[in-house]
Amino acid sequence: MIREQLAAAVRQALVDEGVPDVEVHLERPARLEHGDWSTNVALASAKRAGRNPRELAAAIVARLESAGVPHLREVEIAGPGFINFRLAPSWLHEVLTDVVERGTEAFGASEPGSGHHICVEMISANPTGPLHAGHARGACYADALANILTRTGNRVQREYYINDRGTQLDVFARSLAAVRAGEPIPEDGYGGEYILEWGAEMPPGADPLEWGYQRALAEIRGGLERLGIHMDHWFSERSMAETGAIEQTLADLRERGVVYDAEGAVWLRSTDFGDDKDRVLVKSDGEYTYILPDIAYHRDKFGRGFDLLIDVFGADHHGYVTRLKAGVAALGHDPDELEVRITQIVRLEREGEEVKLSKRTGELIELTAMIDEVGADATRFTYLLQSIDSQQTVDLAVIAANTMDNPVFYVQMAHARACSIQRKAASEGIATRPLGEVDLSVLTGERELAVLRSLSEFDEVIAMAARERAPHKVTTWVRELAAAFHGFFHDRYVVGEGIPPEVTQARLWLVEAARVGLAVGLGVLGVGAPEKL
RNA sequence: GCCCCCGUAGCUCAGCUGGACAGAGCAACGGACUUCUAAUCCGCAGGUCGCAGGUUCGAAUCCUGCCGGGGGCGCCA
Repeated sequence: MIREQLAAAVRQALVDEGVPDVEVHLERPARLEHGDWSTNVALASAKRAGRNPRELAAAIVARLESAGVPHLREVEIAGPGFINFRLAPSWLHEVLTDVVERGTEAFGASEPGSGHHICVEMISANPTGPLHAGHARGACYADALANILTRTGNRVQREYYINDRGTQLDVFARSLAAVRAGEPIPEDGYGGEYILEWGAEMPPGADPLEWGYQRALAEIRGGLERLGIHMDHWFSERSMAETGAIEQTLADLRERGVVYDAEGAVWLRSTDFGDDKDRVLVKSDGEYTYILPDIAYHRDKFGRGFDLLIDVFGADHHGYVTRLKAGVAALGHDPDELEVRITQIVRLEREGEEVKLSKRTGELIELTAMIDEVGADATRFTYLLQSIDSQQTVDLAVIAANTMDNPVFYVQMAHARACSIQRKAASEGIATRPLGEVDLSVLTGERELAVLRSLSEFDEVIAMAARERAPHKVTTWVRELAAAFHGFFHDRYVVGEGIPPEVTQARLWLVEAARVGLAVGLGVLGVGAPEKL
């Protein structure tokens, strides 16, 4: 709010200076001594105004000083022509009130339904084995992204696409059947130890494909359950074969003239849509390739009314993006309605030693094993520490530890401490007076203001996290908030001897605001906010 | 050969649509506990932002090339 008020005042000042229609950006200076807010408009519009930046800035400042902007204490010109605003602490007291009034439900939230209707597809690993730690990165990312998009006003559905037919599943079934029959696993089969376990587990007479795929799916669901990730929809590829959706999609593509027959196969003219070669939709043996059902699936999603599809894939599927987008475009959709986010690979270590591929699966360590070792909260928080664009190295020993170098612990600790203060106040019989009756102006210490300043950033942070599909920005923020709160906790007692009652009251509300911020930050990331540790 | 991601402090990483002397955590060193969780806090130290050009009043940020690391280029998924 203060941001808009300042921007409006600057805009008006520019108009009065005869420089209309300028976009005014207000930024938070990197350094506190540059003020609470700053703008570079004078630099940015100097050329257009035909004036020198500092001179233009001076003119703006002169007008602002008489404009009566709330909370504004001082305006200065700095460097080549930045305008810096210094505000009275009262602007942060207003932030406190705002945070408390919005509470955990609404803090950082935009108007519900103001955005898109989005389908976030995540993981979609073949039901041929357990999820591993790499899948988990994508799952944690996608789930947090879905939370962020929901909070910023979108309607979001989480979906898992199950490849419950096709070559991979056949191979899987043959591997299970071989184990059951006491025969060696086929050359091209699945070789992990879980195949031996599952093969032995399979009841006699069971259809290895049906049984195996249900077994794998149960494993996958169980893993996600433990991470606290819930799908709104498990979409079965097979269901499309049953409803004829795949045939319809092919017919649709034929009608659009983007399909041709050659060499006994049916091809999609994907080169018309940016692909580097055309792709086979139906093989010469009459079977579909994976891409046709995938196009049909995306067609189905559009048919269900989503106006934006976000697919989260692992790095090993990046080569697939162009042809999938081509498929969507071939259906007549704007390719921008399908957005694919790629998560880069994860490398696991234990005390600096690389964790070798799991014997059980022949791939990365399993998700459930990781949760057993470090817990669900640490798994989720760790995966959300950094951008998905870069490879990640995770040391399991570090994130399993309840120590300072474990960031999830640090943030949860801040939340637990906030709760502990509230418990303390309650046990001392201190009644919290209504916020409106409490004098917040006693909150002037830098420790207190730092917490509020951090809280004041959240609306921008979550908006940017949503826009850039970057949940890690929320992680960075909540770590900073936690740091500010630990500092406050250490230096400013809320309850105790020698603390005036009015200060206790104001600080109790500060604690509540911080608690809301920490709970919302952690909640959006899918990480628990415990009241005690 | 072509495509994608990355290359910032000893280590792991932030750095917003380009902006003011490049930030955090860990590790190292030095401090701080009679009161709400010291599982914390404070201080000090540490960087040619891979390299070379370009655009700009201004580049870690945008563009080009090169070097290095990772991933991908099937009538597999």
